[in-house]
Amino acid sequence: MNIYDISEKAGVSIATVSRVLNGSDKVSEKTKNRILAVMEEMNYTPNVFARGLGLNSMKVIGILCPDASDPYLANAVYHAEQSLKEAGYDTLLSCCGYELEDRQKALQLLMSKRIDGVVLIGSSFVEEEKERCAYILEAAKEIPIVLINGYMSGENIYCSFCNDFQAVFQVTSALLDKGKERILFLYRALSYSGRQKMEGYKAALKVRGIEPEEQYIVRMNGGIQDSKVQLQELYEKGLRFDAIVSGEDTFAAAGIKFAKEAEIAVPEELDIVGYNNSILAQATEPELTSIDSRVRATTIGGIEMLVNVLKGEDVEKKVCISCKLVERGTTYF
Amino acid sequence: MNIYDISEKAGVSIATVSRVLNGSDKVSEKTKNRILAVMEEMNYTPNVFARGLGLNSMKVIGILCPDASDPYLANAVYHAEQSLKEAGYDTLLSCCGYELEDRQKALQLLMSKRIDGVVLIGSSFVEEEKERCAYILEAAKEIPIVLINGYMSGENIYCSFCNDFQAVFQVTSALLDKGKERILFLYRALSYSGRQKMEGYKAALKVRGIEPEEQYIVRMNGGIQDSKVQLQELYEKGLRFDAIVSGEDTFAAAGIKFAKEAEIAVPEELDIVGYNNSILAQATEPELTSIDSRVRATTIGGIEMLVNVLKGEDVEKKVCISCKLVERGTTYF
DNA sequence: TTGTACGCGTTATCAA
DNA sequence: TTGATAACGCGTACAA
Repeated sequence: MNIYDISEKAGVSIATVSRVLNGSDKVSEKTKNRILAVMEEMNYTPNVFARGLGLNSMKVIGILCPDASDPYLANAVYHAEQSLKEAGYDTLLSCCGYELEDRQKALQLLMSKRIDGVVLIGSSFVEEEKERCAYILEAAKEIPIVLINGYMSGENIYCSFCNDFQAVFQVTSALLDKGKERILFLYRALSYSGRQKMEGYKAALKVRGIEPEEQYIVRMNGGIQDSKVQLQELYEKGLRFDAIVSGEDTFAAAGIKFAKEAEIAVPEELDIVGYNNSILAQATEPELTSIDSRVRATTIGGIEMLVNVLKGEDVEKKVCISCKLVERGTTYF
Repeated sequence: MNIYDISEKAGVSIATVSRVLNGSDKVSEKTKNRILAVMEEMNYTPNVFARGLGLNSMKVIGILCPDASDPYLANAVYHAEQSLKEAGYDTLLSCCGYELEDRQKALQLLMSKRIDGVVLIGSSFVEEEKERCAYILEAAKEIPIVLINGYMSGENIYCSFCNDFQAVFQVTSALLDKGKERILFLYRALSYSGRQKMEGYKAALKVRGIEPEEQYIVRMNGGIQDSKVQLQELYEKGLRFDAIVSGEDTFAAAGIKFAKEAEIAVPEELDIVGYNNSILAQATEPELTSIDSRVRATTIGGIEMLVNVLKGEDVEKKVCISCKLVERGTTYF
């Protein structure tokens, strides 16, 4: 079934069929209806490849995501797909892992599919060393790129992120103001978001004339169990702390478990703040106070920019969303 | 940059370039290298649309998933994408929600993209009423369809699932054998998987001459908080139980919270078993015993079938994986 | 081993 | 308002 078959059955030329297909108004109501009827009857669907070839676009956006099974990233992927669909774009998903080389390859592969734009999900794409981001700038020469939860300046690059600096600054400040003196900061990686959070933590201390100490800034890895062990080891080595600000709910959940085993009362002796307000925050005991990083708003904002760019509209190059502290049982402000 | 430009620069015909592109061995090493060099230099990538048009395939598989932000489904999406990529297929993702009409539309839209196959993620696609699955059978007339975590017989339909019946049967049996008499079964929906689990529960009772009572089989909805309230209401109405077998970790986590507030000791007075062995199972206190439904294995098995079908190989139409009970702190067998 | 020429199914331009 | 026809870029049968 192709446009020729339809045109023949309807007794018109393919040009007219094409016009009906693309909603041109230069077709008489009568022929239009006839053609529509034939299409219906023949169960005809235009060939997207041929259309793609002619228009050099299939209205597809590539989503690059290190790990679509990570709850935070999965959320972003979900909302991105929904927003794109609403705007008439299909979503080509590629999970690329956290290794630079794999990402580069994945992006290149995606580009070779002649997609209309790229969504980079997660702040891990924005590394400290500029050279390690060069491939993104390169790709942006071809098609617009939007970063979800990261910032990076560059031609044809659009960024949507939440104000992690401010969120951590505020919560750390609040802890200091209520008298906490040894606040542990836990993070996984120095992604864009990770750096912002850390800077927020340090700034809150500095503003109060306190010099941040390295021993209170701890890089974590692994899940809840591993992190709990890591905290226990620090504790056994003599490190003492009266609050935990964590860049991820995972570590905060580990903090709760650590505290229970060490018989430290939460939140009386130890305040704990997580990040992302994930499902974990509701599962722990006590339930976890967490900073909601507002993935949905961030993602939708990013996609909106991208779609508008593709429409040829002028758009702001950044969207910055404010986080929201969700207080539960692990803090008492 | 197209194949003509390359052929011209290399001083050969497009046919030869095409041969190099497609790895034909009927090209002399010398010209092959020359062409490869030109391609490299010109940064040439073959046009996938043109190729798709000619071959009537772009090597793309559509993934239909009700909700890519659900942790269980996100995991399946992730592994599906990885396996497909490995087999040389791209992944078109469509999140379709849980409404029949939306799913039908989404599948139809996906089909219109001339994809090579479809992956249906999640057992909710397999409903009890056959007519509500007719659109899937219809689509399978065009291209192969694989179901992840669901079973449904039909031409050109392949299924990969885990043995939920057996898993629930076994764990329920174990609870009965250690003397539990009022086991609550919690479920969200009567998807294929949901039905299998429920049947497993009932069968374990029946085998022991116990007639399952409706009041112990409870349909839940919502997250941890809502579910906790739901359990509290049942309790206040006088329902008593000494074990909970849950079709989802969410409800099991709610069970733990309920028990704590009602001052029921877990696992001494109340055993709780969750399902999926999700991150929740590690976050609760005590940690949750949970049935691992082995998403990864299930998904990989399903994709493998699909890929083999597309290769034209004969394949088994089902893959059945055994679940694994992961014992933690909410049970004591 | 290499080249020629056609088909794939659209969209778009121009002429009628 | 309609039709004829040229792109679009590739794969491939067939010829050389």
